[in-house]
Formats: sequence, structure tokens, C-alpha cells
Amino acid sequence: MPKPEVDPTVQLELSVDRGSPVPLYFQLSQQLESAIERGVLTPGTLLGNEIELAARLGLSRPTVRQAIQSLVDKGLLVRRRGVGTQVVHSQVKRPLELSSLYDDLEAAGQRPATKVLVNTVVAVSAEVAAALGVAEDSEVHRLERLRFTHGEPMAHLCNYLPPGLLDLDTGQLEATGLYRLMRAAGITLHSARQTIGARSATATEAERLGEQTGAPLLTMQRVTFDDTGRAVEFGTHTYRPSRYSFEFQLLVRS
Amino acid sequence: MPKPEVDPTVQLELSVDRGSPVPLYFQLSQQLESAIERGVLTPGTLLGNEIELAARLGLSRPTVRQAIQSLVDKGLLVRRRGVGTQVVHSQVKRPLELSSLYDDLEAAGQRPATKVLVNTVVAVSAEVAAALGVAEDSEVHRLERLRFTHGEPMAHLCNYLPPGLLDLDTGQLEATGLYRLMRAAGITLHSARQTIGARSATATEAERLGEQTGAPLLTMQRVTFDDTGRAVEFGTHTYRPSRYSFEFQLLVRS
DNA sequence: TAGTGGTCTAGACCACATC
DNA sequence: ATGTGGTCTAGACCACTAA
Repeated sequence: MPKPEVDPTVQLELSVDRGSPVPLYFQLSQQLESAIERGVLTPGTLLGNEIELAARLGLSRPTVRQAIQSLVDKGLLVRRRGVGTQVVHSQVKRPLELSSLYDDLEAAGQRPATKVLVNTVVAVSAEVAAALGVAEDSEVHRLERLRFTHGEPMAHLCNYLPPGLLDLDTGQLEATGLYRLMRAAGITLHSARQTIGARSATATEAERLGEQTGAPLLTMQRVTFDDTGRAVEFGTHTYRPSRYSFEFQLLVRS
Repeated sequence: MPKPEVDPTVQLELSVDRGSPVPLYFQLSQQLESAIERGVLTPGTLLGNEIELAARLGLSRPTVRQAIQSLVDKGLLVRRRGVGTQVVHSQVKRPLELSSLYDDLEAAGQRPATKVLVNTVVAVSAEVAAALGVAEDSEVHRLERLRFTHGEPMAHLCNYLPPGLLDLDTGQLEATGLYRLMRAAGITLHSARQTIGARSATATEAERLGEQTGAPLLTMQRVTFDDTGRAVEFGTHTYRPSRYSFEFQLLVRS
């Protein structure tokens, strides 16, 4: 018997639509990802080899490889030379994204609300000028918001934006998140540098968040860059640790 | 004039060695990365087009694309259709890696030291069994360490490992980090799920770390998986926020 | 020894941005 | 209209793993 084991992808009814504007490799990777997420391809399963899969779908091997590689990059598959491609065991959720607190809360069904405390233009401080990479004598947008879930304060968000980058409408800011407004304005977010720490609440901070003076707070500072490398936002956030923690998936860099 | 601008990669003396076992695309990407890090290719620079670069190096276009793509994945380059490939502006340091505290400290020149408090085998608690995915009646390694820098306590590390995974020698644990021992034992780390939060120190915790009872502590919980998806470590760590914070670079997932 | 993924080639056509 | 990256093909040889 040449092949006692069955290629599990045979039973997947994979197919690609050459008329679609969606790239072929992407169509394939989506179908595979969906099969993995639905549990049709169970952890540990060895996929059939690339050549055969390519032949069955009428694709070239590089195209199939591109599809598989994208899932390897996402951490869903593992390739081993001489062995094959295997579905990774276990609870791989989502790798860490450059995410918006607002979007995260909304996705978790937490019904976030925002109260804008400050929305003005001010002269930059030295710290903010350094973080944003703007001249020391320029002006920046200053934004201060309280974020609520279930009517309870959860975080205090203080942000600075370079001048002229964006029109910041208080109404819009209370209806959605800052990142979404930036994306809507045609800004392509690219990367961010974050620092997460902790410290005791001052009297003002405690009052704002409904904590006691001296209570532990989770802090996050972030500078966000767009795809031209320009700093588009500097933020200093404080969170109530009883209501928020940072949770994420890391992949090993190869 | 057909080309008033000069392709900056021309002056880079790029070359590949076909006799080397190092893949051609990797040789190229390393040379480009080094040029970017040394500042020879400055931020904003537009690279010449892929076809020409391939011709000049005697490589095929897919090979050159593979080299460039790996740098795009690292966040060093940005491609724009119809425009070209550009060196990203700005202080892109290192993306978040699945990193070892010990290695991080050593790389930062902090001369870390470790004191092993507990190194035994115990019956699992329900929480640990769930995190590691082992049976409720099995045994696990339990590890408790204090991490010092400059002679001052910085973190308390409590870890659990599946039975039989690794020989844990107390001497080795005080000389290096847990991840390095796991890698040396042939374990390929693949991913981890982390939670970062904050809370007040209990009396015991405060005593261990040289803080006051009730002082804010930074906390991290992590489950690490190898490339077969098996959980290989579960850890609960607490840090003195005055001496440690989490700092990292995020890239937007495309 | 047989089968796998890893790498590489030399073309091709298309979509998009800019001029 | 031109030039860029995005996608795709149909092969090829090699390195590694396992039986």
C-alpha cells in the first residue's frame, strides 16, 4: 500500500475562483484557516504535501506555498522539512495587534463609553515634543478622555497629536475610538512603541477613576507611527487594574 | 532625462556568494538590513526597483522579493504599489519577542542574578493543570526564584513545568535563564499567551521584594507553547514597578 | 531510499500611482 | 504613458527526515 494515510485536505472541498479579484493564495489560506478554526482540521493533523495539493487545485506550487506560509506566520501551522506541514495544537488566539482600546472593548461586548475632558491645542512640552518628533515651539492637539464600561470609569487617556493631522470633533471622539478616526482620515498605522508599568494613584487620579489615593494603577505609554515613519500620536494612559489588564499572544520570531 | 535619481542600492556593493550554504535571499536581506542599521540607507530612501536589483545581482526577481519581504515583515521597509520600496522612518527598535527576562537584563548590561527559593515536584493545582493542559492528578515541577539586578531584588518568578520535560538543576538555574535551559534541552519555543496587570503587594510579597505592604506591583502571567503546541511552562511573575516595566514595539498586522 | 519542505529560476500579466 | 509592486506559472535541484 503506497498511502495508508489519507490527506485530510482532500475532504475539505477546497476550491478557488479564478474570476475573483481576491488573490488565489489568499482564497486558499482563508479556506484552510476557516477549516482549522472550525475544527475540521484538528491540531496535530499532517497536511498532504504541497505538490499534490497544488495539482488538485490547479495551482502552482509557489502559490500554494504562499498560502501555507501566511498561516505559518500566523502561528496556525508548522512546517518541518522532511516531515510535512502540521496544524499547531492548542489555544492560539490572536497575536498581539496594534489595537484600539475602544475596539477591544466593543469586540468584547463591553459597550464602551467615552467622556472627553479636554480637547484643545496647546504648546508642546519638551517630553511630548521629543516623543512626537516635532519642533519645541510648535503646537499640538491635547486630548484627555475618560473611558467607561458599564457606567464605571475604567481608564484615563491622555493623548497628544501633531498639529494639523486630524480634525478632532468632540462628538466623534465620544462615539468611537481615536484609532478609528485616524484610519478614517486616511492615516495608515504602521507601528507603535509601548511601555507598560504600574504605580500608585495620586489624589487627582484616584478621584477621576473612583479609586483610593495610593491604589495601584496600570500605566501605558505609547507612540504610534504611520507608514511613512511619522509619529502620529503620543499617549499616556492609566487603567484600573481591577477592570483591565493587557492580554496577548506572542509568536517567536524566526 | 530618463532617470535623474540614482538608485541608492547601487552604491552599496551588494553581492551574493553562490558557494555559501546561506540562502541567497538571506544574504541579500542581511546586507540591506545592515545598510539600514548603519545608516547607509537613510529613512525615506526609495530603493531602486526589484527587477533592476535582481539583474544587477544576477538573481531572479522572486529571490529578491523574498529578501525584501523579510525586511518588510520586520518593519524596516514599506512597499507601495506604483511607488516603490522605501526605508521606514523612525526609531523602529525590535518588535516584541518572546523574550527571557534573564536575557533581556543581560543584554541591557544589568548583570542579573537569581536565587532559587523552591525547586521541587508537586501535585498540580486545578489552575496549573488547566493552564498546562495536564491531567488533574499528575505532578509538575514547581520553581520559585528571586531575580536581582545590582544586588537589589527586582522580580519574583513562580513557574510550573510539565513532568519529565526537563532536568532542573538549581545551580544551572542560578547561572542562567529558564528559556535558555529549555532551548538547550532541544525544546523549540513557539508562542506564548501573556497577561500583564497590577495589584497591591501582600505582606509576604512586599517582604520578598523589599517593598511596603500595599505597594503597587506589576504582574505577568504566561503560558508558553513549543512548536507542537504542547504547553511547556506556566509562570506567575511579580515585578517592582520602580525597577521594571514592559517595553516593546508592535507592528500592524496586514 | 523515498518523501518532504527549502530554495531558485525566467519568464508572464495585472493593478495601481504618478506624470 | 510609464514604472512600480502584486500575483502567478511550470518547472528545477537540494537538504533534511524517516523508514
